[in-house]
Amino acid sequence: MKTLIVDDDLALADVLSFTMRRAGFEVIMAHDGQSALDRWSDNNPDLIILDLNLPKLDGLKVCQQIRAQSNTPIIILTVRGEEDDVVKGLELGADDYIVKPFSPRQLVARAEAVLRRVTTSPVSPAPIQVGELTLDPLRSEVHCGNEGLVQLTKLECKLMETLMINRGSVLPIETLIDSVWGPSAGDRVMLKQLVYRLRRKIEPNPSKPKYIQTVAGVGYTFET
Amino acid sequence: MKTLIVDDDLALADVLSFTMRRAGFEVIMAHDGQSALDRWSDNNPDLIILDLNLPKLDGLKVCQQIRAQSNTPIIILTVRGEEDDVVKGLELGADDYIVKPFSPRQLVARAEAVLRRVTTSPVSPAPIQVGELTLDPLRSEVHCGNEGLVQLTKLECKLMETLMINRGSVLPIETLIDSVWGPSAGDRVMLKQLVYRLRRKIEPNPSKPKYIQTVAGVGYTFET
DNA sequence: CTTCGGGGTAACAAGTCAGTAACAAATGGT
DNA sequence: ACCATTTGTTACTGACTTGTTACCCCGAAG
Repeated sequence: MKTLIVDDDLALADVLSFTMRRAGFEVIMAHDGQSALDRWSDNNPDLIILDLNLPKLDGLKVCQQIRAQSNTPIIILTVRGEEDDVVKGLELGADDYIVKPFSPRQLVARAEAVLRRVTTSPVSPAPIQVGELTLDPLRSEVHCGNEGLVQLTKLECKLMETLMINRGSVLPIETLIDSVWGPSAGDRVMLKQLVYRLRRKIEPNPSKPKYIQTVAGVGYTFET
Repeated sequence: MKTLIVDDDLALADVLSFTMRRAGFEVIMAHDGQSALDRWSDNNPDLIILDLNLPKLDGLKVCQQIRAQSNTPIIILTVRGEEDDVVKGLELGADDYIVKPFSPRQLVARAEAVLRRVTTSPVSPAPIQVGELTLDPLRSEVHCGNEGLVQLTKLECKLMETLMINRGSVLPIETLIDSVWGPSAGDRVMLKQLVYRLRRKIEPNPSKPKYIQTVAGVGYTFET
């Protein structure tokens, strides 16, 4: 169910909630900006409609606070002539705005357009964190906690991912080869190369291996 | 010229059309709901006034059909006590309703209000703002905050929109191709081209990419 | 002490891919 | 039907990634 919070100080609140209910939204009324904030955290809605002319709390502030805590889409209502506020609202992270007076179907259309946008945004694979190292598989980047990020190549990233996921346990050479190149491809020498190159990137000091440990004759392991 | 279709089964049809003509509308008479539909497609009017008590065809059905084919604004006429129908009409996408008997001045005012709504605010896509860039998908324009606006082509605009909506996350090549050309069309080379052309328009300085970041081997991301 | 094997290092070659550009085809407005 | 713009195609370049080969070092076994 698509949930929606509106502000009932708005003169058009009943028309609005009626329209949106008809369009399949669950509408939660809030009595002022602050309570919109409260209700937001209580109900975790899919969409928030904010009136910029909130009596008790500046609508822009509410917008900012909501955006600071989540990326719930926000539609701003405004009266004509407040173009400055609209710009500010969009800068603060609002997703759309509607100028009063608005037509019901326009409101519905916009609400659904906004929802379409946010729901179609792809889910990114979660970064893997071990110790002070964080691997972002999508960007092939390693963030080194205290400082600096390193760009990895695709293969380096794949190897790193495998090692980090199975941290602590020793991964045989063959296993690693398979996980990087797939079965029936790659060989020991290439893996050696890859480990070497990866180490140079994430272990500035070559003398004592900080993360990737060699287990002679068997394989490698990732230690925190 | 503002064009308007009314239904002449309406008892007040002549008063109505007289009033509206005086207010500067061109009035097209229709003999019943069906012919209102026909005339609508013939004349592509700016506004339609529908009587719910159409004799031959249910006014609500007409409303629904019209709305299914366009978003031409609709005003519903109703007699007092038909609140249910009004509700249904609004549900079906009507923009306003007027209770009979109505005063001519009120009718004109409402008609113009409705027109103002639909003409003064963009209907579907809202501007998207990220950082100092604002994309107007309707006009395919990018405003660059401090200075200047750039005209984009359709494809450039689509790409820009996708990137801005998903700002911060890495969009794989395939995803971008789908979002611009749809599935089973387009290829990497064309996307490369498109990115190249878009960059030349929004990033005057080619040396350091300001917005569109390349993630080698994966895709692109829009950074603020 | 020498030999042998495996890992680490390095240099180099081959391959891949993004950026760039020029040009051709398609589209759209007059 | 013509012109301008947009879109699709092909090709080249340079940077970076990946694969290949060789050599060094060190410890263990003969």
